[in-house]
Amino acid sequence: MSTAKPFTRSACAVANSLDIVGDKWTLLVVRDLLHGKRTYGELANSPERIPTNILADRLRRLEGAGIIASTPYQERPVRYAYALTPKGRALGDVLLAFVRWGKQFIPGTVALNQGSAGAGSAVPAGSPRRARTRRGG
Amino acid sequence: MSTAKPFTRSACAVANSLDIVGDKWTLLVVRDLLHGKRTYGELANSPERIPTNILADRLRRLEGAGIIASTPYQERPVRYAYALTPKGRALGDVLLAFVRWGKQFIPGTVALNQGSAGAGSAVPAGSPRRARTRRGG
DNA sequence: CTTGTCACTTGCAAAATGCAAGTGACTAAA
DNA sequence: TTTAGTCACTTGCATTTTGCAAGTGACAAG
Repeated sequence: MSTAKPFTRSACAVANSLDIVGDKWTLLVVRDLLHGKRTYGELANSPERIPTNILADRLRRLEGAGIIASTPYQERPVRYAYALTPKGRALGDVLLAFVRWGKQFIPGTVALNQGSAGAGSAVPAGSPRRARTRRGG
Repeated sequence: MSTAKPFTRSACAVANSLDIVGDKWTLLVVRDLLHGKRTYGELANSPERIPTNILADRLRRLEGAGIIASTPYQERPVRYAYALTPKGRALGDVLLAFVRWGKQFIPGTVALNQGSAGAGSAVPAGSPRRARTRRGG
């Protein structure tokens, strides 16, 4: 006879999905990740100009929700690259539905497809590459 | 050479869609409308218990965005029934994508389908029916 | 006249947003 | 060594949005 509610608002799949991605920014970072962006800087430079504190917050929440995973792409200083998990990639269907709806009912809107970083570089343009230049080592 | 931006954040269909329905409540009222709810009271009684001030605000915005339309279902006092426009009904695809995603990745969630009002009544249960009982003529 | 219903509105405290500037760890150039 | 620059965040703080609770207006019914 459990009396504890397992859900915040209801058991509705829509309501619970919105508790995770229901705001103006979260799905935009998922969109960018889906389009190949990987670093904090790339995500911050999207045309919508997400405030950096919000971006940091969303990345934390998305990781907590198992939608993205971060792995270090360099050490000293350690920097993380963000990538979608299967759960995150599955949000592609939701994004697609939004794209279709938006294109059909909001005049002038378009689908911003394709990659993000200029070239196919694995790291921010011409940035600290760290060959084996170390100090204390 | 127009310099005025036509969009708040970008021309992205997703971003612009989120500017309209990107929050925790809006799509839930669309869901309810899609499921047959029509009056303020019915919408307010959904399991998520949307605060009434938020509900009033969302109905205003949705109407302003052309997603719903309100028509009086009774006079004295005038009361409005809300219904989805084609633009609003098209959001069904987005809702469906959310249902699928939620059911697949958020354990325990379900799709709350079907109607809302107890019976198929056109007006709130046993409420002021106004036959031709008028005062001022 | 009192009670009840429905659809909102109002007040206000708490939480979320957004902007700008600051910080930490380094690399690279002067 | 000092100075400048990059990347990834964090911090402060003012503004906006939420959310809860209670109040209001227009009635019908007893």
